[in-house]
Amino acid sequence: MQWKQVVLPRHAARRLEVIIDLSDMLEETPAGRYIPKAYEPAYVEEKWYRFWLDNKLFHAHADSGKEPFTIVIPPPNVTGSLHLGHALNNSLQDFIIRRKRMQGYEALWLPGTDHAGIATQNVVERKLAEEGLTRQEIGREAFVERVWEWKKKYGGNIIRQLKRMGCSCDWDRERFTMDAGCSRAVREVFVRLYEEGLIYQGYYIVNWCPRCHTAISDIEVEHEELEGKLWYVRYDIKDSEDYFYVATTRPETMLGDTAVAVNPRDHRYHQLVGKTAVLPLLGRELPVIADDFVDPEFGTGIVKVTPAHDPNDFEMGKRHDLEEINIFTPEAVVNEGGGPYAGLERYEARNAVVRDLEKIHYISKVETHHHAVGHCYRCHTVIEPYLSKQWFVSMKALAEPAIEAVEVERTGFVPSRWEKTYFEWMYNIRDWCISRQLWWGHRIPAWYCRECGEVIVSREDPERCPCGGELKRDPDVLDTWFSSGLWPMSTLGWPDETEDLRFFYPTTVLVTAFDIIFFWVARMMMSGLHFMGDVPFYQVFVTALIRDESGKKMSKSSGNVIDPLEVIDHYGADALRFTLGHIAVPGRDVFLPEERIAGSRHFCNKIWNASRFTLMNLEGFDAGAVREEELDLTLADTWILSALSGLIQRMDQHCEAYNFSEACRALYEFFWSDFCDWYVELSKLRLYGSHEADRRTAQYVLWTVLERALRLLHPFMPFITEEIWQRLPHQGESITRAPWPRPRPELVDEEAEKDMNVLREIITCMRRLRAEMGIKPSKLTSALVIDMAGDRNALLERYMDYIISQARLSSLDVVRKVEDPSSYARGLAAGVEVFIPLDSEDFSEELERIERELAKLEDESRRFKAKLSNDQFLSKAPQEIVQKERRKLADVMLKMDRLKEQLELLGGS
RNA sequence: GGGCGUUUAGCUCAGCGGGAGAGCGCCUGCCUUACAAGCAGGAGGUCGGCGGUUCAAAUCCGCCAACGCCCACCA
Repeated sequence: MQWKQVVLPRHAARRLEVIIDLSDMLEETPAGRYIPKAYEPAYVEEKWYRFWLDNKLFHAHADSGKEPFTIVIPPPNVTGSLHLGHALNNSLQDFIIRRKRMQGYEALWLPGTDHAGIATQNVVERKLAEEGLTRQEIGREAFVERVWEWKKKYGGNIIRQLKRMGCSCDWDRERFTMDAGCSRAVREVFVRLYEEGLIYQGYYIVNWCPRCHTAISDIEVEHEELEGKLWYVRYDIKDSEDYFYVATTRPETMLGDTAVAVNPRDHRYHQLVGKTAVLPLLGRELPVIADDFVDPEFGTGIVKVTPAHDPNDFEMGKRHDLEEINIFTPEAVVNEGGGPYAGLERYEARNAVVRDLEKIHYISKVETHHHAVGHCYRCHTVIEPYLSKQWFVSMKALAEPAIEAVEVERTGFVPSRWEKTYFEWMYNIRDWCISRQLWWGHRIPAWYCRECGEVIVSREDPERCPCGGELKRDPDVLDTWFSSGLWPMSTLGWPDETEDLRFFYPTTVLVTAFDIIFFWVARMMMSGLHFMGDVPFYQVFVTALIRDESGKKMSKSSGNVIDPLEVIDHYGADALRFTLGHIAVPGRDVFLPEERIAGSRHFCNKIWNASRFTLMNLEGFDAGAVREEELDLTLADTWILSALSGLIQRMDQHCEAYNFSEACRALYEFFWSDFCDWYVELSKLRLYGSHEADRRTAQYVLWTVLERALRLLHPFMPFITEEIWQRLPHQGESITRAPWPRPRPELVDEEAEKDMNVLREIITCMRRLRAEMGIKPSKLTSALVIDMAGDRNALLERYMDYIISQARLSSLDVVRKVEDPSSYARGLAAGVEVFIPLDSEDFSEELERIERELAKLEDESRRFKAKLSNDQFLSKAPQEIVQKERRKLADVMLKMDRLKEQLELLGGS
C-alpha cells in the first residue's frame, strides 16, 4: 500500500491534514463510497488514458458506414519536445475530434512526426561532437544509421507528451515522414513531376547557409531589419581621367563584379553606357550597361553588378550575358576568385577591402543604412546568395488550381482573412528550391552517368546507364517540406488506392498556426489537387500563436517558454486544456498567464465537488426507472433544464464556428453560476425535504444536468469527465463514445427563466441589504416584501422557501403595506420592494448607501429622459426599443421614488 | 516599401450598432455538513485620440498615435 501526503494550500492545511490512501483513489469507486475532497489529476490521468487505448476507443474504421470526419496532425518534429504552441494546436484538434466522435462520426485523428531534415541532423551532429566526431569522419552511411538510432531512442518523446495532453489520436495509424510508405509517396511525386517537366535542375543563385552548408528555400530565410553601412566607392573609366561612384552595402562582393549598370532613362549617365570601367583593387575591366532594374534615385544611380552573389545582379547577368565569378567557398570564405583576398572570411574580407580602398582614397563617404538581411531560420547565420546547381519545382502551374480551389470555396480558411495571405503568396509564387546538401532526408532519386552524362530519374534504383556506363546517385536530399506537403495523401496510403484513402480523403479540417501557411498548407493544397484531383481538406482552421507578455513568439532561445508538461504536473492536463480553449479567441494571438491555469484548476475542482455532492445524494436512485413525464418538476428544475438546453444550442454554434473560447465561457458560466450557485443550493430543499417524490425528482434533475454537462465538458476536459462518468450510475461504458447532447427545444421555458431571474434578483437584493447592515450570516432575519409590479404575488407566495433559504430568513411576509417603514432597510428588485428590519438606531450607513444609489439613478434617469424626449428616436427607432427604454425609465423612477421616501423617513436630507 | 492585428477595470482579456462584462488581484463578512482551490456582498472604467455615418457608436467608416506581427530581390 502506498501513502501520500497531499499538499494543500496554506489555509486548508491549517485546518486538516489529509492523508489519502492512493490505492483507494485509483480503485473504481461506486456511488456513495469515499471520494476525495479535491480533484487530484495525477491519480486519474494515466489510468484513463491507458483505459482508452486498451479499449481502442480512438481507433477509426474505414468500413463502419458512418460519415467520416478526418484530421491529420501537423506532424511535430521528431526532435521536438512539446511547447505551448503544440499544446494549443493539439488541444484544439482534440476538442474537435472528440466532439465529432461523440456526435457519431467515424472520427479519425491521424498522428505522426516529421523527420525535420536540418533540425534532426543538427541534433545528431551535436551528439557526435560530444564524442569528438564529425559526420564527415564517420561517413554518410554510418551517420544516417546514427540518426535512425537516435530517432528510435528519442523520437517517441513528443508522442508521449501528446498522450499526456490527452490527445485522442488513432495511434494504430501513427506515421513518420520517412517511413516506407511516406518515402514511396515522395519518390512517386518526384518522378512524376520530373516526367511532367515540373521538376528541373539548374544553376541558379540560391539562399545558402554557410553554417548548415546547404541551400534553403526562399521562405526559410528570415529577414531582419539591421543597421548597415552604405559605402560610396570610386570606379574609374578606362583610358580617361573620368570616374564615378557606386554605392554598395557589401563592398567585398566587388571582387566578383563583372559590370556596372545605370538606368537607360537616366540622362545623367547616357554617355557612360558602353564605356568600360575599371574595378578598383583588382583592375578588372567592366562594361557599363543599361538596365531597367537600376533605380536612379538610390545612391548615385550607378550600381555595381555581381552576378554570382546577388539575385538581382544574377538576373541582370543573364540579360546581358555577363560572366559569373564566384568568390566564395561554401563556408563563405573568399576563394581564389577573390585574388589577394583569398582565404579571408566574408566579414574579414569586407574590412580588408574597405581598408584598402580607403588607403587609395577611393571611398568618398559612408552612410548608415537600414536594410533587411536574410538569416537561416534554423541557425540564424546570415544567408549568402550563392550560385549552385540545385533542383527546383516549377510552381506556377501547380499554384493555379490551388488558388482556384480557395476562390470557389472548395477549401475555406477560418478566420477568412488568412485567405488573403494565402492568395498573396500564391499569386507571387516563385520556383521552389527543393534540394538540400544534407544527409538526413529523402535522397533525390536521380543518377548521373559517368560515361555519357545522362540524368536518370527513376522509381526503382537503376543498375547502369542504358549506355552501359556506371551511375552515380545525386548526393542531395529533399527539403523536409517536400514530404510533409504530401502528408494528407501519403499517410492514408497514396499512391496506392487504399480503403483509408478512399474513405478519409479529403480530410475535413486542418488545424494549424499561420506561420506555416506557406511552408505547408499551400504545398499540401498544390500536391493534393495535382495528384488526388481534390483538395486535401475542406477547411483550414488557423489558430492563434502563443506569445509572451511582450508579444514575442515563445521560443527556447528567448527563454520565455512555459513548459506544458510542468503545467500538467502542477495543475493537471484538463486545467491546461480548458485554459487553452478559454483563451483561444479566433484570429488573435494570445498570451497565457499562469493565474488563468490556476483558475481552470479551480473549475476542475468545482466540477469535482458538484459531482461529489450529486453522487452523495444519489442513494437509491435508478435513472432507468424514472419516467420523465411523471416527475413533479419545480421552478428550479424547469429553469435549469431550460438553461441547459440553451447551453447545448450555444455550444453547437460556438464549436461549429471553432470558437472554443465562447464555448468554454458558456460552459463555465452555466456550470458554476447557474448549476452550482443556484440549482444545487435550491435542490437541497427537496433532497433534504420529507417527500420521497420530491427527492427522486431532485435526484433525477441533478443527475441529468450533471451527466449532460459532463458530456459537454468532455472534449475540453477528458480526464476528469471520464473519472466522474465512471462513478455515475448509468449503463454507458466510456464517455468518449457517449452521444453528444442534443438541444431539447421542448424543455426551453422562457417563463421559468424569467421567474427564476426575478427570484434571484430579490434574493441578491436581500443579501446585499443584510451585508450592508452587517447582519451576520449566522443570524436569521425576518423580511417583508411588497409586489410593486402587481403580478409577482403568486410567484412570491409559491417560492417563498427559495427566498427564505437563500437569503437566510427566519420568515417572509408578502404584504400590501408596511406599517413602520422607518425601522427597515429597503431595496427594490425586479418590481418587488424588500424590507429588512434594522436592528440598530444608527442609520448613517444606510443613509449613505441611499444617497449614493440616488446619485447614480439620477444620472440614469436623465439619460433615459433625454432619449425619450427626442422625436427622432421615437419615430425612427424600432418600437420595441422605445418600449424598453420607457420601461427602464419607469423602473428607475420607481426606485428613486422609494429611496427618497426612505430617506425622508430616516431623517436624511 | 506593402499588408495585417492590437489599444476596454490595477493585471490578463471577452464583447463588436440599442442599459459597460469575466477571471485574477483588491476591500468587507463568513470554517453555512459538495467545494476556504470555497460562499455571500462590494469598490474600481468619459471602452487610445480626433472627425464622420446613425434616432442611437466601445461596437460601422476615415484620419492620427502607440505597440506587435507578417510579407518584400533598391544595391
